Amino acid sequence: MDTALEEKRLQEITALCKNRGFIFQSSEIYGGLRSAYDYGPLGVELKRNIINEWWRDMVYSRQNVVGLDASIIMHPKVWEASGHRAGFADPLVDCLICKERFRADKAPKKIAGEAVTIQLADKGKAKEALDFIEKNLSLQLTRNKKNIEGAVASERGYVCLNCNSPFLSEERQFNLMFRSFMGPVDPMEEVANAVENGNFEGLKGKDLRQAMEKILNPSTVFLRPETAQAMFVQFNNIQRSMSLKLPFGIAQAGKSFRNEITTRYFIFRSCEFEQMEMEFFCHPDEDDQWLDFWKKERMNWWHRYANKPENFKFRQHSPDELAHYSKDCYDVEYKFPWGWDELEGIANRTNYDLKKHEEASGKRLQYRDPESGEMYFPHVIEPAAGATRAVLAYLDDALDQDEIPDSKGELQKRTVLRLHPRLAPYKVAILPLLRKEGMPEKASQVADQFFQAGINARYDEVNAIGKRYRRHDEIGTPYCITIDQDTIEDNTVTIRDRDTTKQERISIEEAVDIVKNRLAEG
RNA sequence: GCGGGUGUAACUCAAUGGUAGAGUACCAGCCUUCCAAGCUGGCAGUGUGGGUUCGAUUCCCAUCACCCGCUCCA
Repeated sequence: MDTALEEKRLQEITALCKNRGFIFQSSEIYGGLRSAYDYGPLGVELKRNIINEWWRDMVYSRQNVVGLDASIIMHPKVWEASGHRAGFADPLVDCLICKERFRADKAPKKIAGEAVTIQLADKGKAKEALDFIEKNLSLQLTRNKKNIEGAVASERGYVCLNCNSPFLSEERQFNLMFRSFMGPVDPMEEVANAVENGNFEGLKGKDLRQAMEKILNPSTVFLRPETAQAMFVQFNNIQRSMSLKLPFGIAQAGKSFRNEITTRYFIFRSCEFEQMEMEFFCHPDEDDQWLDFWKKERMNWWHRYANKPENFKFRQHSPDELAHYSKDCYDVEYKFPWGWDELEGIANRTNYDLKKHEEASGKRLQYRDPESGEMYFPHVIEPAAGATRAVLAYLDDALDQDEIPDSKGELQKRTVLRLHPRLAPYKVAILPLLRKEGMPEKASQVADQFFQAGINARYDEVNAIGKRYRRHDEIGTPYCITIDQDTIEDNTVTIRDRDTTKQERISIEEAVDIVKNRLAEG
């Protein structure tokens, strides 16, 4: 697929989401807020259905997995122990020559004084760079085609990872966690007082920052950047209260927050996102086999709701991209319009988290084997999936176009969202053929039957029947039930299948069971 | 956050330094007996804030949002 088509695909999905009430931009009337999205009447159903399916599979289908819904704001020490406070504050640097921004710890290392050749994209860029160096840095260097020679590495010990330049901006901290303040008094007031009293007099840079942090820290809290930590922190309470024996899992779905440097691709990467995470605690000798087990389970789950399972695959992390806590990790990737990208990470976190929290809290977070009496840190296998990413993946997987004949027999394009029935926002649409002769009343009664059966049905009488069929095709409603004159006479209705557009005449009594059975499939 | 691009109605697109139009969609009514029908009427817009100007949607500046590249990540 070429770039133009990929872009068009994502636009199609975004447009459908807005037009049909799935997903809107946050605060749209005020110009929108960066990378924040609201799930509309249909989107909330789709997202909830996905999370419910996950919960059903993880918690309701297994004897050894239990649920948790922890608070989003946790004790600040949780994030110190987990490494997020340090790890989420990456020092970033701008290259003064090529304008590249990069993480200081990822840049090529050089010894101070070592000669480096700056490599630009072309001769023109190299000439510009040479001018810039002469004017702004007062250095005379020489140009050789698109390279600039004669520069030396500075005492910082690294150079630009793009062009090799040693001419770099200061390192700047970007805290990737959302900071907030707990307590009735705004801590800015205390900062203002300190300034007024001259407490910061003479302080600069790092020292000034530290002095201000000291005032802010007592009331500082962070929004969780992942849901996982609560499962570790509550390990003891959950294990004891539920009398759990290894191996067992704790599952949680909920919101997490990260100040991403860049957000991109609609809801794919946003600062506020929803996760579905499970921490599976097992004996240290069994972690590899459980990782394998959960890989299989999770891929089965992704495939269950997919029209095109070939668009889901595993990618193993290479040793240098593994997170500091993780021994082995596989991503479930989906072939998004812009390419393969991550949906879920299935990681072997070893005993890193429990150990860290035991150290930091001074509370024992080990498991005592009831038979042998042995005390040990369980190892943890973590399948951590993005719920909001799942929404986007399944929308892309389901969005399709085909052709069906119109009333004149000519083929017309049809947009159809081939969502798995359990993911579909509405399971069935109840449509009076005409708005007269008692059809609306009869249709209302049929809709009530579905509501009583706990099935989300949609009564819809707006526009001509063909248009209503198309509308429900577009939002993924698997069935349309139409009430016509025969219904009034003999209590039969037509039921239309979204994917085939074929209709069948059935009795009203059968209708609920047909839909129910379809929902139970697969 | 850096670099590049874009910004007119819910959508697709017109026009203009001097009263912003159309199609689709949406709403109401009429008509309609199964796959985006018709008729009538209606709602609705220059992202935001400044500047230049008698007058700015148009020119300039800033800002915000989105898209592309880098980066980061579930």
